[in-house]
Amino acid sequence: MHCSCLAEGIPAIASRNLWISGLAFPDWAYKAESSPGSRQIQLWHFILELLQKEEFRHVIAWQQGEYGEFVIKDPDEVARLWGRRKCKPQMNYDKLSRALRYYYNKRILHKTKGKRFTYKFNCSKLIVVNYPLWEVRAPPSLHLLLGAPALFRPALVPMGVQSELLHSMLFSHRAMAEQLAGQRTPQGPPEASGDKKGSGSVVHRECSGLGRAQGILSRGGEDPFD
DNA sequence: GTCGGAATAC
DNA sequence: GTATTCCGAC
Repeated sequence: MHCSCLAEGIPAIASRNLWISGLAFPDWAYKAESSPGSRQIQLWHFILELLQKEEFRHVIAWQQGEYGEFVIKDPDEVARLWGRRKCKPQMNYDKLSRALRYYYNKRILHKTKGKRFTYKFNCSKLIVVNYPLWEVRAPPSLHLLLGAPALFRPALVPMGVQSELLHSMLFSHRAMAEQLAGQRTPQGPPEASGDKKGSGSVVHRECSGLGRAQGILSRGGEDPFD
């Protein structure tokens, strides 16, 4: 049986395809059958989730001026929230940080040395993790994608899934693009997508060369975005 | 505070 | 595989 902790903390986020502060976090990211390598929410998903919600800004927030970098302002609270989500009441920052350190080798995260409780997401790795099907068919650039998503319609991906994958991918980029854009809170659902081109250009500036990055990552080489 | 090994759980 | 738990080392 599932435990009931889920309802607390981050209500309903795993039950629907919600847009919070204009950023998507689709169902598939939480589902065993579609979330790669995991049966439930992964820590880095959870971190991103907190980062995109204003109500947790006093607990964890993007580091202004540093792309993809975030600061855990209240380690105990983040650990408590994570423990609640995973039904692990004994969770603490020491344990949580151990889990974060396992991301170093996976190149999902790395530590910002010299800054307490500060970590940095690896931009290109998130793309691969969030959008695994593109490993076989990488787009020329996110910029193009944002301008004309309909162009990318791999035959192997059903239409509905495709749109969700797109949203998911946009999520991780937009989350960080928001940071770049001065931590403004975007509004409106993605369908209204009036800001796609705007944030797309921001993303493109920081996160271009997607295909190249994926090629490098799939070979297990060095990451150009580190 | 941070790191990473080791054992363990799911 | 992805944590969780524990812990010694720095």
